[in-house]
Amino acid sequence: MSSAVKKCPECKSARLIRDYERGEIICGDCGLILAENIQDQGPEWRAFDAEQKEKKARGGAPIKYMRPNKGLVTEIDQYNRDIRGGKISPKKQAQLYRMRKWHKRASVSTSMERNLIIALTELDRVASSLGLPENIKESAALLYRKAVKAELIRGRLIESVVAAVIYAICRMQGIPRTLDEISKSSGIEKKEIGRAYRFLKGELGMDVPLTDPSQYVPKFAAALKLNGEVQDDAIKLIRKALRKGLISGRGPTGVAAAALYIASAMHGVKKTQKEVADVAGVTEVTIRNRYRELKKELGLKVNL
DNA sequence: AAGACGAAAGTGGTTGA
DNA sequence: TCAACAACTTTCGTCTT
Repeated sequence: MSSAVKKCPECKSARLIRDYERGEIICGDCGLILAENIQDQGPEWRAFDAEQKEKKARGGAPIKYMRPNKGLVTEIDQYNRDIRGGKISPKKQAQLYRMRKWHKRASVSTSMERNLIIALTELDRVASSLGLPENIKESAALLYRKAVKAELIRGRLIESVVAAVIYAICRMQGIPRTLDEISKSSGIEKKEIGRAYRFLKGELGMDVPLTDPSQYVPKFAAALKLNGEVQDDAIKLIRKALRKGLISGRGPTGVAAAALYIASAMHGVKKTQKEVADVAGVTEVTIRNRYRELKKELGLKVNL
């Protein structure tokens, strides 16, 4: 179990920060994420960074071809024959009849239940592959049920709605995952997820706060192997910029990336724009733009 | 030779008439 | 439904270390 971690394997520090809100255990000195799903009963392996996680994650590639019902409906055929086509005894025939009857009854009675079975299975798969804690799954499941009751699924792929629900819940709980990440785990296109998400938000009158860039800082910092001090400074930079009101309309990942870039330079552990850009999923150009804005607005005396 | 910089053109999505 | 728009990307030439 992941909660058995006592020391950071990188810097041997015992100063571990348990962040239950994000479901992560972070090394207080070097910022490494030691465990990402401390409330999750699922995977028993530990992932030290995103790549390892990717390699170790079970479940394989997203099931691209999974469609409602495929593989989930079985029926007992109506011919009273055995497997070779031979006749079978009346006694067996009676048994088969009863089996057919109960099989029908036991399998899904309403379309809503059928929908839920598929959706919750998918939800569990995607949430696990994203390393999300149990409470997130629960909230997401609840939200999905709401959506089903409000008849918002019709005309949409169940998987798209599931992905959208996860995206929304993560944002509301302050553990943002990017659309890219969710897209990769679910096998649904980014714009599909976005569309379903916007629809749900409108129809259910959901109140989703905008993503605070600093929520991405620990994640990116861990991937870049930057320590806690750098993270703190990056977050301070973001707070300042936030107060100046010059974050609005900017992509949160780009802002977080630029702040980390500056903070790493201030601490003499400079990362290249490309390195930061890659883990944040933005381009160097975006980093440069945000960096220039931050530098100008905050009057920073950083060179290089 | 690698990294940083910025201009210019292109993309996908939002908004408002 | 269309056009304007903002944010971001791609590409590329130039400068710096």
